[in-house]
Amino acid sequence: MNSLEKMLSLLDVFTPAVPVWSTDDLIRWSGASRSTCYRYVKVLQDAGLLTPVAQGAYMLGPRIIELDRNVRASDPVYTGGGPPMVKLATRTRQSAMLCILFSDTVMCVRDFRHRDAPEEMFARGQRRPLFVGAASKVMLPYLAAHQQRTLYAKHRKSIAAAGMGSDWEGFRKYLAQVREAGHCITRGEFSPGIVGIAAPLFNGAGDVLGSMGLVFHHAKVTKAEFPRLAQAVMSAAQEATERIGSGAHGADRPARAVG
Amino acid sequence: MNSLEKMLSLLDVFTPAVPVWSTDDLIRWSGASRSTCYRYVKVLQDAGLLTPVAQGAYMLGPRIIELDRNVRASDPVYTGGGPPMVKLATRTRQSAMLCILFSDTVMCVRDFRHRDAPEEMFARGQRRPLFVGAASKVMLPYLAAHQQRTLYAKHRKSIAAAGMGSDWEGFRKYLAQVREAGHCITRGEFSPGIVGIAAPLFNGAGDVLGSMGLVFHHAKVTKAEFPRLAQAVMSAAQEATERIGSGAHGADRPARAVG
DNA sequence: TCAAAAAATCCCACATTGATGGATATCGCG
DNA sequence: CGCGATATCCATCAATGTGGGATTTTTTGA
Repeated sequence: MNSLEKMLSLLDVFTPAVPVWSTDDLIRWSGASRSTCYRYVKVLQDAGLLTPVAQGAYMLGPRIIELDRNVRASDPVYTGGGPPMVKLATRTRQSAMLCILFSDTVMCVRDFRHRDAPEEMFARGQRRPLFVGAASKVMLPYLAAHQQRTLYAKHRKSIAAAGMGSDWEGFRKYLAQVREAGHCITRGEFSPGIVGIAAPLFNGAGDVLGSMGLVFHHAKVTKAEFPRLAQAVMSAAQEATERIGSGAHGADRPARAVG
Repeated sequence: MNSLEKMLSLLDVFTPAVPVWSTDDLIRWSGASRSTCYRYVKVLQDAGLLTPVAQGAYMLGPRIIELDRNVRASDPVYTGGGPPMVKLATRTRQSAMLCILFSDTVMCVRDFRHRDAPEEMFARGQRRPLFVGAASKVMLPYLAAHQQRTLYAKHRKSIAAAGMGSDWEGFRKYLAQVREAGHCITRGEFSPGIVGIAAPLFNGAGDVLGSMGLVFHHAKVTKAEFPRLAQAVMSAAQEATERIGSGAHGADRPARAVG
């Protein structure tokens, strides 16, 4: 761990459970000397990543809020997908979300909670594993060939455990089925009774950028309605794709180094 | 500028205007050698603050979204003030926002845009100067005495330019008036024609944590309605203060090192 | 407003590592 | 799949990060 990494690791201690840290606690936690830890804190504070609060303590700082604003403004999934997602949620009376891939996780970047949204539904800033849930699975078939290969090589166990293929051919077959359907439906993968229906979003060149999905408790929707909901999701996702393709929605670069 | 600062300064180049930077551009911008710049980028990527995207470029990364989520979850102004703010906006049919102080700026942490919200209205993540606008001014009278003194000493020119007192006594008198009113009304301070009405939010110990306000174009509301709106703002702010005081809304530490 | 306590900065020699310019390995894309 | 682009590796040494007190500044509460 070099000094750059040590400094940044200080950010990791600020969680919703323990959002305030005194200087002494930070020094203790960091394992560095007092002077060195003060130095790290000072740089983070000057950069706005930490902010001083009463009683000599620190919390995460305003620069994070600003950077997140920049992320939102630049993310075509967020800006291009937002209005169609809200429309979808309103029309179907279910909760909806937009997700993207980062490395080996899927992250929710925008959510719209309808009345009675499942408690377990994930929200902006939360990550989930890559091989669980419709929002993630529906993106995988559209990744570049080399990305799929890398994914498979790194995660064959998780893929098999998720029932997505016990070998490369099985995985490809699974992906082809999802691709053929144009959407993905999962039940009980994050929590018992929770259903996800998701469809992919693309940029103008046809690269997958993210996914849009609905989440609901299976007691709220009969299975006979799934096809209709899937159609609505695909339709809204197509609308989002068109908005993204118009070029007015930030930087439409697909993820690299996936897996 | 030490290496820690240089590394973090790379984050500053990622703006909504230029959200994607190639490695070569970053190297050029940083002024460091190729190896050094790659080293910085690698640490930032490993920490999740940058993410690789297609064509060898980088964008701001997922950790920012997560950290912002942590900020939201811990901020009593955001969580405690949110529902009363939405209620206020709905009831008055105007746009509303929540703000807090950071160092020498005021930042919006939550906003609710009603139909016909002014274009200029600021939003989560945006900063404004400390001595302009109701959202900021209404917090100043409640700062600790030493903070007011420091503020005055550092910013006497801005304070005078803002018409908030040409000397210390004048400034204190101005603050006392705002304090006595329990709210603040400003017109045209950010933009011509834009009115702000704001009231402060406090923690259980009576320290100021932030402010809640309405924003509208003066053509939309007659001056005769200002007192009624001010009353509604104060009432909603009081409700937020009570919610914050219940202790269920994050870390209610007031800002330190203000100014 | 004041004074004591707490927090933050300063100091500077030297131990440690950050920086660097090619060589080499790995990854991405068509 | 193969080649060009990107990222990592290497090892010396110049540069700076480190640390334990002393000192200064800020905060807190009466």
